[in-house]
Amino acid sequence: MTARPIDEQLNYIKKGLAELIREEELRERLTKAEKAGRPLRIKAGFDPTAPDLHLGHAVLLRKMKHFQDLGHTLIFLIGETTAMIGDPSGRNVTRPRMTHEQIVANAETYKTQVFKFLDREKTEIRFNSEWLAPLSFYDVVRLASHYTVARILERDEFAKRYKEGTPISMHELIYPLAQAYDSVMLKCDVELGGTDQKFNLLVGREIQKAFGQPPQIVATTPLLVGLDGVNKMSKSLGNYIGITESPGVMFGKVMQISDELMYDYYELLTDKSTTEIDAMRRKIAAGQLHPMEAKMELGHTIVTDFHSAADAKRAVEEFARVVRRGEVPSDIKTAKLPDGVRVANGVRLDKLLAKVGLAESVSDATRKIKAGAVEVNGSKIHDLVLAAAAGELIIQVGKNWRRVVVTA
RNA sequence: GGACGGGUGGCCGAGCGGCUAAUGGCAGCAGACUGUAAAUCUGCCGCCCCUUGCGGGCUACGGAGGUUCGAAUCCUCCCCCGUCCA
Repeated sequence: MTARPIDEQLNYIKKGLAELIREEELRERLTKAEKAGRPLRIKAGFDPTAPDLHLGHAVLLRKMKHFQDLGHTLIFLIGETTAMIGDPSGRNVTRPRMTHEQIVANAETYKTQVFKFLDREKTEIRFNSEWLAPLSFYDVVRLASHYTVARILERDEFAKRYKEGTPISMHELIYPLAQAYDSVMLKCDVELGGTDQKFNLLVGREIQKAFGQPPQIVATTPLLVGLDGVNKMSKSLGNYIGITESPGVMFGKVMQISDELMYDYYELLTDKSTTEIDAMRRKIAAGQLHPMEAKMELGHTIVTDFHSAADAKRAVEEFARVVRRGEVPSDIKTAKLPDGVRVANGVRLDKLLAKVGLAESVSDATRKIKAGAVEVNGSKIHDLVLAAAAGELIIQVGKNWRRVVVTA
């Protein structure tokens, strides 16, 4: 364990956290841990139903890494059983049950993504089915007896839904208890999560006390706002940057965020200090730095983190080529001319777009063509039939490009 | 168990016998403007067919039947959700 002074450790942990409950307890526990030479146990739970991580998760992962840097033990908890209980927010259809095999497979996917950040050796990977699955009904009832309805209903989500008359199923009420029980079984010193997890994390404290354990320290990370600049980043909202996305896509998406949002990203996703970020903000306000330049640097940093410096450099160059100079992208996808699009005097462009993935359907393709959104070999096309000799067609629809090879 | 209210397109939410593929908002897509930013403005926004015309067909308003020339709109039964009472 690094012998950094407690205050320094605390500051390192606090940086970029939304909330720390309670700081004094953490100080105390860090001190004790150091004396005993025992690393703290830090838990963060992940839902195995959606194995694609995005930058929103990265905020949490970075914080996990900070704890790891200080020599503590991370527990990467796969919420297998809790995922099966599900959190059917809204009135969505019950999600299909996942098999254990699927979940294990998703966990594998996680590992390849997560250990780009974290030290595999210092990370425990656990499934909560390990202790939740064998619980008897009696055990569950006993667990439930440790918490009251009034306290459960304190949770904003529940309170709101209850007031509005939106359905709340019994099992949703139990969900926080299950998560809390994980902390008991893992003897967690700290649990990390997004601010939306605050309630669940706090329940963990109460339940640990009920089981005679010292309550875990709760550390929450801010939610990263997604590309739309309004909602938290999430896959289902489609406003995300996936950590496995290609350098080009990743860079492009970073360039799309609003200038205002860029500062949040700097704060939560890079090692730039708050003072440096403030300085940058002032320079931009004073007109000494173009916001686009600052955003390109951000994109460069992020792509470097998830890919490599070389990839980042290429992404920046590609951006300059395609965007600034309006040239054809270099990584454009190539397709053969699909069947069924030839007509007597050429090619049915609407069908071609649909088959080649530039439009969702033939109807959609027709609309796009009529709307003037389609360019072939540099000129706008408004007709459904394209006179095409043998050769290449470079087709552009919005930001999507395709090269189609026409054989005679 | 009883009384009442409700289930509409990805979401929210109008419509309450034909003019409704279904007002409006959000999201989405494309165009203009730009820094491929945001904001703003414009158009599009179920699927398929005919090389396209203000063309044709199919599917859609919880489910199944029924009444009608014609239903998201009326009737019956069923399913689901909420509120109040017990």
